[in-house]
Amino acid sequence: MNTDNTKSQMRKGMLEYCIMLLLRQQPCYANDIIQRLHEAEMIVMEGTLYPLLSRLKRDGLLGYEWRESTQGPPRKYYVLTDDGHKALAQLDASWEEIQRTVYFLKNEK
Amino acid sequence: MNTDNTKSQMRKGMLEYCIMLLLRQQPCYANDIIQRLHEAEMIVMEGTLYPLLSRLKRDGLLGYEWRESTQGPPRKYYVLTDDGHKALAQLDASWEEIQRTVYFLKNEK
DNA sequence: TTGAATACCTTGTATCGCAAGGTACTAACA
DNA sequence: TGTTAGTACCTTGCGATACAAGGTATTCAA
Repeated sequence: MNTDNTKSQMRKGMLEYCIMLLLRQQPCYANDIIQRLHEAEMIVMEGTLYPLLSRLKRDGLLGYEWRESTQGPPRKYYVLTDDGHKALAQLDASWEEIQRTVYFLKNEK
Repeated sequence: MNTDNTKSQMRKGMLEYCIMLLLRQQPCYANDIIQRLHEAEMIVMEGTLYPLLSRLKRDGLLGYEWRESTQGPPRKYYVLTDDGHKALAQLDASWEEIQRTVYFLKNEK
């Protein structure tokens, strides 16, 4: 029974959405994101996160700024761009739709 | 803005779950599944569905039986096995968890 | 100057959805 | 009997992406 596999599949597609939800609240750098998603019970690896952030940046949905750290090297804080906010609004709608779909499939006669 | 890509990514992981939800209601063959998921606004292609059904069958979550059709060749009706029901119960829990995660990320201060 | 901690990034592998194409069975009709 | 249309099942090749592992760079303290 490979439920774990399916479960991770279910979460996979949500990653991008969840990261953008996080960034809507406030700018974050990579370790922030990993930690705060972990608090929300969404596990994400470094090797997943960095390419994903780069992709969103390349697509114009994210920007970033360097900020000094009190200890250690400077950090890349990512922020949602205007296009990012628009895209996120559409993803909110997609999320609602998926919820409706599952609700429908669970309760249909 | 590649929202469509992300949107389809979000739906991807849900496919397996949605198909098992459908089969919990009643046995279906491939075209049934495609059509009924379409009614629930979840699009799935043949080339996606057949390998997925084979995988679930191989993992012991689904079984099937051949049924004659009034017109055309016989159909392979898939049904949930006992293990399938157990796995689906766990996926129900995963789904609840994902909903909580998104709710948390949307409303966190 | 060396080591530890932190932060960013890349490479290789496996999985999976999808488009396109292929095979097989049935029925209707010339 | 052949042929065509419709239905159903399945496979192949490709692209996208999560993840594990490994690599580079900066900072600070001993």
